Amino acid sequence: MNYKEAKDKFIQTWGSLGTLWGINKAMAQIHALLLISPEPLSMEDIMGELHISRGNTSMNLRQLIDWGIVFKTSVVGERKEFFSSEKDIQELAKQIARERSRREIQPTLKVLKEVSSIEDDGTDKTKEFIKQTKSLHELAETADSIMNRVVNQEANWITKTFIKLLK
Amino acid sequence: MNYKEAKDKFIQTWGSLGTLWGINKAMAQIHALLLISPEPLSMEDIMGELHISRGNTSMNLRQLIDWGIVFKTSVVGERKEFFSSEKDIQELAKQIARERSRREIQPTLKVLKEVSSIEDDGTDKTKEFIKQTKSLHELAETADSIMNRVVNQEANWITKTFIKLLK
DNA sequence: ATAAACTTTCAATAATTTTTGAAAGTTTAA
DNA sequence: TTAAACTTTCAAAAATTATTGAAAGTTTAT
Repeated sequence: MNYKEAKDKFIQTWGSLGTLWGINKAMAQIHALLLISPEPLSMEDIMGELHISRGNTSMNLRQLIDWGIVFKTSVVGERKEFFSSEKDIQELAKQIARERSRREIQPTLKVLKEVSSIEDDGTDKTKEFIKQTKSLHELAETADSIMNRVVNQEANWITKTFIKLLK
Repeated sequence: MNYKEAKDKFIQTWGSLGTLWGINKAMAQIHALLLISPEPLSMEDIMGELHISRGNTSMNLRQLIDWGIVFKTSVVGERKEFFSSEKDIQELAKQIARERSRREIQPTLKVLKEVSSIEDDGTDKTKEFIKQTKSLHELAETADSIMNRVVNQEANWITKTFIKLLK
């Protein structure tokens, strides 16, 4: 496999993987492209490489910037804007975890807490409801804690500890 | 908030959360419904509660069964089939982690390994490509290991250890 | 101030995904 | 074996989501 084949395969795979996780194809592909590019790319570059429209490129770049994993970069002597991705994969993972926690887990925890607090009227269905929603709340909280801890500080220490445990 | 409001809110929330993770709404809602139901439900029950068609119900139930988180259950004296969900939330999490690893992470690892093995021709772009895809491979492998370990055996021990660390 | 270079917005269109419902298939009881 | 009770399948329709491209907006150089 040569560079071009490998690159296309990687971009393609990253795109479908994104879809599977609720991220649209263009967004995932732009990200993939920036991730492996040693130089920042312009909008033209991205449009050309991925064969997508200007509007599509612009909107998805904005989302990637909102997620904090792509940055506008200026290149000396160039008027147009260039874009580059967070290159440190650990940092990338942190940022994604942070955002997913904030956008998805926190609101879910809120709802779970709320609905699991209804009054227990003694019926089976109410008991089951409270029990299950409380368990989910607990699970989500634990998962979130683990993720945040891994992500925020001792990433390396914890990773290494785990790898030792696992191997 | 009374039982019915809480139930509807929970089902609704679970449904949109599913969408956000690439799981369709009906599938997530059926699952939510079964999760909080103390009794197994028939197809009619599910159709009625969620206002969805027979075909939709049938197909999504099949998927949930494929994922190993919903089971066909027989009820004595009843001819039709009933369905119930895995009720143990820990077990549910395990099963979901197992399936996501098998269906998504493993194939991704395979591609990452493949593309990161191209020959280094010494150019910047090739070097960067190899470096980044290798890092992603490593990250995915670590994440998968952690998930599998947490999921397969010492779930409780690890959870408790972490919780101690975190609080 | 102007115009060239560039980016963003957004209504229209295309592509994809989900849902329906009726026909085909299966199982069970008698 | 038959027919009633039930489930699955799948082509068509509906709903949702992504994409385009051109007009509007912005920035920069002169």
